[in-house]
Amino acid sequence: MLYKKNRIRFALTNSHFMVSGTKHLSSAQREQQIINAADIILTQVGVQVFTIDRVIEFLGIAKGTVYKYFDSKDDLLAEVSVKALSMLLNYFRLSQNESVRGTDRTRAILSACYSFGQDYPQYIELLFYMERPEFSTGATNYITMSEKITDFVKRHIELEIENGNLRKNLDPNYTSHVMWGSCMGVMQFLDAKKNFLENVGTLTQKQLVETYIDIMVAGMAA
Amino acid sequence: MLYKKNRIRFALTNSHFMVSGTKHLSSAQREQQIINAADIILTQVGVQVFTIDRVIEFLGIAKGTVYKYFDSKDDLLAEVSVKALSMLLNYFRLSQNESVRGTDRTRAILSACYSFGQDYPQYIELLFYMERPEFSTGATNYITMSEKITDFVKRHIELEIENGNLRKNLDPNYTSHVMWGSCMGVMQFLDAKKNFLENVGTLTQKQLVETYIDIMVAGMAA
Amino acid sequence: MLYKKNRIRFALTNSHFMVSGTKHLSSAQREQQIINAADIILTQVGVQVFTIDRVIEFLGIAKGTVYKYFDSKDDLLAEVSVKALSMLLNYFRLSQNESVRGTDRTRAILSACYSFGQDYPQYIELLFYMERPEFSTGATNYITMSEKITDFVKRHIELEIENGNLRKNLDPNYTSHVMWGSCMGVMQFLDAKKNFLENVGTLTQKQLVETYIDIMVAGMAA
Amino acid sequence: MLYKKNRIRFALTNSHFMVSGTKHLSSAQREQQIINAADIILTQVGVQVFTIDRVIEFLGIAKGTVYKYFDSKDDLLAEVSVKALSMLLNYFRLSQNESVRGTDRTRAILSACYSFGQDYPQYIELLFYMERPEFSTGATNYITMSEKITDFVKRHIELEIENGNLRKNLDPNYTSHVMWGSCMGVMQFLDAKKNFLENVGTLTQKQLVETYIDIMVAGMAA
DNA sequence: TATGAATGAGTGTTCATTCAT
DNA sequence: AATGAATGAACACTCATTCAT
Repeated sequence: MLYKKNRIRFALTNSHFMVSGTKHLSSAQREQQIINAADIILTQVGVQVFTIDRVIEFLGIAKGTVYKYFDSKDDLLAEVSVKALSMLLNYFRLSQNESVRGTDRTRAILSACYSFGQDYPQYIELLFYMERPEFSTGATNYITMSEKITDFVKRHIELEIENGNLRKNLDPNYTSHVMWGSCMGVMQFLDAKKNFLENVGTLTQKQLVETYIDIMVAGMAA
Repeated sequence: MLYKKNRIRFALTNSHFMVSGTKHLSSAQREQQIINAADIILTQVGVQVFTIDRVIEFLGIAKGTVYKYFDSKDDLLAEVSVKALSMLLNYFRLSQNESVRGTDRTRAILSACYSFGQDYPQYIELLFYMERPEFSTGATNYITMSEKITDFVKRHIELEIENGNLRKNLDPNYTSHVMWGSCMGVMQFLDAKKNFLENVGTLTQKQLVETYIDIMVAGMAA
Repeated sequence: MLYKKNRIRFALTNSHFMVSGTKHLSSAQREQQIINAADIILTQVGVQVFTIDRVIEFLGIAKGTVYKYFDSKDDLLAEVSVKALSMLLNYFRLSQNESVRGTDRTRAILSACYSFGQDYPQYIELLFYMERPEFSTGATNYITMSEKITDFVKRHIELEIENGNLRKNLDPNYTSHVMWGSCMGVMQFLDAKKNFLENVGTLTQKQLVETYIDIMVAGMAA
Repeated sequence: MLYKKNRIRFALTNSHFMVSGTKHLSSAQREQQIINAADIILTQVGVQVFTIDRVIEFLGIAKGTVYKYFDSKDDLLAEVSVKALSMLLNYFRLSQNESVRGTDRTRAILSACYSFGQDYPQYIELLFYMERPEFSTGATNYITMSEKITDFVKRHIELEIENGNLRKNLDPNYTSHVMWGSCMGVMQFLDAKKNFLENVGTLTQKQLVETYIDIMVAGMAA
C-alpha cells in the first residue's frame, strides 16, 4: 500500500451492501458486486466525479477485475443506468393503479418521474450524461431498457387517446419523446436550482413541478 | 503506441475579432478580450473540450493573466454565458413583433428558444454545463442576466394573462421556470438524439419541437 | 471519454484449423493446438498486438492451461517462430531447383527470402521481435531450427564455392550470417517504408530488392 | 511523495550530466535538459522499456513539464533520435578523410556505421523502433535529419560512380537505401546475437562485419 | 500588471502472470 | 490436467491552478 494518495473528498466504506467475502466470487456475483458498488459510488458523488478508481478503492479489488467484466467505464455506467431505468419504469408502472382515472393517469406518470428524480437525483444526472452524443456503449441492456421506457410511455399515450382522455391528434411517438425530454429538463432544473429554490421561501419545488404537470396534461388532454 | 488519441486540434487564429493591440490594455478591456476569446473557443469546440490553454493560445497571453481576471475556469465560462443569455434574450425580444397575436406570441417565445438552440448548440451545452449542481460561480453578472431572462418570460406571461390569451390561474413565477426547464430539456434531447432522429426517417427534429410547443401552448392557453 | 482508443477487435473463429474436440487432449496435442492457435492469431494481428488473451479466447481454453505448457508469452512465440523458420527453410529449398545454375542459385535464395517476407510479413516482424536482445527463451526448438536455417545457407555457400560460383575466400560461417542479417534488414526497411515507397512513384519495392540482391550476389560471386 | 512505487529495475541518479538547478529554467534549457535525460535513459535501458515516468523520475520534474515541451513520448524519442542521427552523420563525415581512396571510401562508410552501432547499440534499436510503420511523429527535425543522412550516402555513391570506383549501373537512390537497410540489419543481428557470438569463441563480431563490408563493397565496386 | 514554467493528482486502460479450486 | 478469477504495476496523457520573477 505504498500507493495510497491523500484523498480529500469522499471516504466511503464497504459495508453490508456488498457480497460478503471478496475473494473469488462467481462471475455473475462479481459482476453484480461491481455494478452495486458503482451504483453506490454514483449515488454518493455523482457522474461527473465517478471514477473507476473510486469503485475499486471501495471494493478493495484490482483494477483489472473491473475491466474483466466491463469493457469501459461507460459500459459500467450503462449497466448502472439499466438499474436506474428499470426503477424508473417501475415507478411508471406503480403510478398506473386501477383507481386512477382520466387524465390523472397521465398526470401520474409525470408525477412518478418527479418522485423518481427526488428519490434519486444522481440517476437523473446519469441519464443526462448518457444522453450526451459522445456517449457510446455496446451495452445492449441499456438500449433495450431505454426502449422499454419509451414504449411504455408511447403505449400509455395510445391507450389514453383511445380512451378519449388525450387529444386524438397527438402523435404518440413524438409525444412520448416530448414528455421524456421536457420532464427530464424540469428535473435537471430542479436539481440545479435546488438551493436557490430552497432559499427563496416563496417558491417550492413541489409547486414548480405541479405547474409543469398541469400545463403538460392540460396541453395533451382531449 | 496503441495509445494514440485522435488529437483533434483546432487552429484558431486571433484576427479582427479581438481588441487590436494586445499589450497594455485597461483592466476592463483585457477582461473583455479574454471573455471574447473564451466565447470564440467555446463556440468552436464546445464546453467539454474548452480549456484555459486554448484561450491563452488563441490570445497569445499568459495563463496568469487569465487567473488575474477570473478566479476559475468556471467563472470565465459564467461570463461567456452572460453573452449567450443576452443573445437568447434578444431572440426572445425579436420574436415578439407586433404582428403576432394571441397565443402565437407565446409560441413565438418557445420557437425562439429552439431557433437559438439550432443556431448556437454550443451555448445550449454551456447552459447545461452551468446548470449542474456542482457548478458554482461568484459571477454576479451571470445571476443578473439569468434573472433578466426569467423576468422577460415572466412579464410575457403576466401580459398574456392580462390579454386573456393565457390562463388566469398560471403563476407567472413558476410558469417561467417551467418554460425554461422543459424547453432546455427538449433542446438537450434533440442534441443527444440528433443522429438517431436523422436516421429514423419518419421522425424529424422540427416535428418533435412543434409537438412540444403545441402541447405547452395548449396547456397554457386560456 | 476523450480517452477512447480505436478498439480494433478481431473476431477469429476456431474452426477446422484446430485439432477437433478440445477436451482431454494428450499433452503433445494440447501443446500443438496452442501453438497453432498462436500462429493464427499472430498471422492475423501481428506481434505487437499479440496477446495470450487472444489465444485463449480463440481456443476457448483457460489461461492457466497455456502457462502449463509454456513458461511465458515469449516462449510460446518462440515456438511459433519455429514454424515460421521451417516455412522459410522450405522456401529456401524450393528455390534451389535443378534448372537454376551458377550464381542464380544464390540469387534464388535471397529472392526466396523476399518472397517469404511478402507472403508472411507478420513472420518477419516476429523474427525481428525475437532478435531483440531483451528476448530470451529456453525454447530449444527455436535454437535448433535457427541453426538448421543457418546450416542450409552455410552448405549452400560451401557448395557454390566448390562449384566455382562463389568466391573461395568467403567464410561460409560468417557469410551465412551476413546474408541473414542484411536480408532481414532490407526486409524490415521495406516494411517500414512501405507507404513511403508506394507513394513515391519512382521507387518500387521490387526494384529496391533487386538492387540489394544484385549487390550481394555480385559481391559474393567468384 | 506518497506516490513512490517499489521500483525494482533501474536506479538512475541525476548527476553531473544535468543542467544544475532544476527549477525554472528557460524554455530552451528545459527542453534540452529533457532531451538529455531521455537520451540517458534510453542509453541505459533501451527503447522498449523507455518510459516518460523514468524520465521524470530521473529529472525530478513533473509529468506535465515533459508534455509541455513534447506532444508525445514518440515526439520526445524522435528528438533523441535526431541527436543519434546527427552523430551517425558525423561518423560518416569523419570516415571520409582525404587519405582514403577508391572503394575504401565506401568501405569507410559502412565501417563508420558499424563503429556507431558498437558505440551506441541503443541508438540502433531506437532507429529501428522509429522505422516501424506505426511510428508517426510531427517532429520535422527527425524527418530532416533522416533525409540528410540519406542524401549524404546518395551523394557519396554518385561521387564514387563518377570517380569510377563504383559501378555505373547502380542507382544511387536505391543503393543508398540498400546500404542503410542491410547495414542496420547486420547491426541488429550483431546486437541480438551479442552473447551468442561472444560465447562461440571462433566467431567474432569484427570478422562478421568485415565479411559483410567485403561483400557489399565488392558488389558495388566498378 | 503580466508572465509562463512548473505542478501532480488524476484518468482510463492493458496484459502477463499467479494460484486456489 | 484444467480452470479462470484476480492481480496490480505500468503507462501515456490531461489540465486547472499556483507562484516566483
